[in-house]
Amino acid sequence: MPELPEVELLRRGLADQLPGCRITAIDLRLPKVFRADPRLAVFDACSKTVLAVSRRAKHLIVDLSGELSLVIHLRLSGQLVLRRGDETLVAGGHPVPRFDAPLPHKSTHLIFELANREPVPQPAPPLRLFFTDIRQFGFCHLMRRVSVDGYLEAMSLGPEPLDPALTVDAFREIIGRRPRARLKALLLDQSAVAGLGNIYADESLFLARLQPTRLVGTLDEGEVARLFDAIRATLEYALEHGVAQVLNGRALPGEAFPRAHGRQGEPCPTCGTPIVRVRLGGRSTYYCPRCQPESDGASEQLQESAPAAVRSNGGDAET
DNA sequence: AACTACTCCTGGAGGC
DNA sequence: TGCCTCCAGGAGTAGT
Repeated sequence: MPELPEVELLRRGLADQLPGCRITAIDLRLPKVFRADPRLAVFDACSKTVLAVSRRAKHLIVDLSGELSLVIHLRLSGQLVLRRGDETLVAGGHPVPRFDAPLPHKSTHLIFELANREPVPQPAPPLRLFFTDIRQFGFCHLMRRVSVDGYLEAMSLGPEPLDPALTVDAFREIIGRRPRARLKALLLDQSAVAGLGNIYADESLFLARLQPTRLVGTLDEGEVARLFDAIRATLEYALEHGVAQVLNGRALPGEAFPRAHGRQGEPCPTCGTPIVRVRLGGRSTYYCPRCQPESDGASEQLQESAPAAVRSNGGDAET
């Protein structure tokens, strides 16, 4: 669930608190969540000082002294919580367990103990960074600083959607390489646009009024520009007003955001038509059939090429 | 090139 | 209440 906005907000919080702090101890409770380059091990991160915290797509990069870096990916259910004693300084990622829950939790797999960067009254409560992940898919990778760029390059990540240097023309060129991909698949492809996940892909398409099943090649110039603007507006909204409130694939009742994702059967906030859910590429996909209509050309192509399940799901048994 | 299916894993929801 | 099944999700891989 943690996508670009969640990771970016976490980065800002950690970048505010961590630089200057020295790692004094590491408690690795589930070895598989900690990866290390050859000839590096978890204890190599001990006694190192945090220099900076940056982000690329959904990866957090914590630069350490000694020319080392930690690359952290929260995947589906990872969360990071920084506490001084019982006081939470920074929290982000997947909201289970609740950020204010007692830690360590049974799914807390990694704990960094840190020395405060400036003198605090003694005895100072310990400063700890908890890595918790109920599904154990997230990881923390220790590598040499010189390896970080190559590591990220190997993933063929696309451009950052909020990078001011990314123009609509560049975006058009990138997506133009995959004319036969469906829009939803395109937005989930990290090599096309880096940082979107299932929730913000649906929200971007809802805002752009484009059906997720449309083929990229059927978009006209205005629609490409609308999609480009919608991706940015969606991510910026989340960064400014708070991230999408979704738990176990459902939008939380009473929350205004997300507007379409996780809201099967609920009225579209724009026109009142019930939001529908389809399965695309194994992912639940939500859209408004009225605000996000099929284009004529795409409609015919999909009737021929898409599996029936893509087209027929107007109202699942649930809800 | 683009798709589906599967893998990793566990909490939560729903059915009985 | 307890057991069972299904689903959610990111990303990688294999097969078609």
